[in-house]
Amino acid sequence: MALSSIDPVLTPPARLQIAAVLANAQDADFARLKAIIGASDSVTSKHLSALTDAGYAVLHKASIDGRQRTSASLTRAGRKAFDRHVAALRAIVDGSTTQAAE
Amino acid sequence: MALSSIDPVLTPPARLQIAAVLANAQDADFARLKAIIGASDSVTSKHLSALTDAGYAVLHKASIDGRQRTSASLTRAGRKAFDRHVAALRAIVDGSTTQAAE
DNA sequence: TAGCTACTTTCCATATTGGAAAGTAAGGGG
DNA sequence: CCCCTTACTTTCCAATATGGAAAGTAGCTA
Repeated sequence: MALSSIDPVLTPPARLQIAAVLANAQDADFARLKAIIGASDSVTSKHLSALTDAGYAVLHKASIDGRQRTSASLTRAGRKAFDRHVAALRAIVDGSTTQAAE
Repeated sequence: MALSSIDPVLTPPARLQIAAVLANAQDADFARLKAIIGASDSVTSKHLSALTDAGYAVLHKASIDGRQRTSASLTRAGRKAFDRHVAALRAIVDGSTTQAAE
């Protein structure tokens, strides 16, 4: 059943969005992700922790121009989880006539 | 931005699924929806209440064969909300801001 | 009137989310 | 060398949500 493939880790919109950005962009830094989800530093950090704790993302801390920069990217497991989750969402939604909303 | 179209009412998988079933099937009864989301009576009832409270669904209570039968269907607002929410999900997943201008 | 069916609401425990604020780490300035 | 700033991270706490059990309500039948 579709619900069985729904991933609780990716259910919160902010986390889905982070995963989607990483799935599409390969890599994104903290500030960018924070801006995208529109949350505070702490919340952004906690969402990233949730993803790394689930083994879905890894953080790269680098010193660029003498500044700390943390960027994130999906792990193979993360991409797989994202794909499965999206497939589950499509399974739920598909069949309905909502392919092209008007 | 995509997140702005994400509807909190439709974010929980169980509710998305109920909405999708109703969008697809026009009408579904309580027992069927309960089976689909795999929840208890109380939880099913509460999810339906959440949808009706949001003005997204209406319940039809009928006596069929002397038995109470409650079925649900989406309101126009519910269908619109569902379509918007699905479009928002697609926008997030696709990465590109492919939101239909309205 | 009792009993059954079909939900609905209440009660309660657990979990999640969010922000503020404090904490940590690394680098630059004085 | 110490302090300050930047860039997160973690802690603390309030608000909300979710889930099931159990009690409650309503319509029907016997």
